[in-house]
Amino acid sequence: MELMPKEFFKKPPLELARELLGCELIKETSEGTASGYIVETEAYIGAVDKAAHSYNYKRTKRTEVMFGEAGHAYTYVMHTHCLVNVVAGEVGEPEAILIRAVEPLRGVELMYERRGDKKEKDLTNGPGKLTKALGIMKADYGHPYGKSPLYIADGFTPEHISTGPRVGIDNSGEARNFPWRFWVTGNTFVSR
DNA sequence: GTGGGGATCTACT
DNA sequence: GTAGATCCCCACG
Repeated sequence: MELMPKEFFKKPPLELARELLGCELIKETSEGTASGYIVETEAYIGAVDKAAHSYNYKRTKRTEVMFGEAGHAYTYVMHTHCLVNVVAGEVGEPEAILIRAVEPLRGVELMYERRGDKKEKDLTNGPGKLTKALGIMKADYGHPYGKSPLYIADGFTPEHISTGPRVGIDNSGEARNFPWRFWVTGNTFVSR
């Protein structure tokens, strides 16, 4: 296993969203280590994207980390769940990649403990599910990947990648049709 | 201090 | 397919 260098994240979001597919996402906690291969992502580009929290360069305490350096974690609490993103692009451009699904790799027992006795494919096939399975939480906000309990490492190279419109952003006008969702073609753990 | 909205999940019909 | 759970953050007064 090899950690992705800082430079890896510093590229346009649509490019990074593709290249994150197949990478390993790792979280260490006091309970142990859990990880999975990233198999589904979505890009959010604040400058032009009505569906992004940072639309029109909206700057709040919450979106602040997206204006900073690529490769940091943007976590966000939604209802009773936590979602995890990777900050992309240049400093000053509020862009991030949402991780929507992973394929369980290490610490599968720990994931069952956290998620309950479910079928394996239900452990991590959604953005709120994978954060619970891996133990990612709001406290991970703003941490750089690779220097904290959060890591992104190389994994496998997907044979085929599919693209399509994003999920769960019905109320965002034109932006809802942007084909900014990427997934590993045929992978069982893709959310839908 | 309060009200409403949101990048979801689960269970039930 | 649809409703309800249930929580943080922002906007407004």
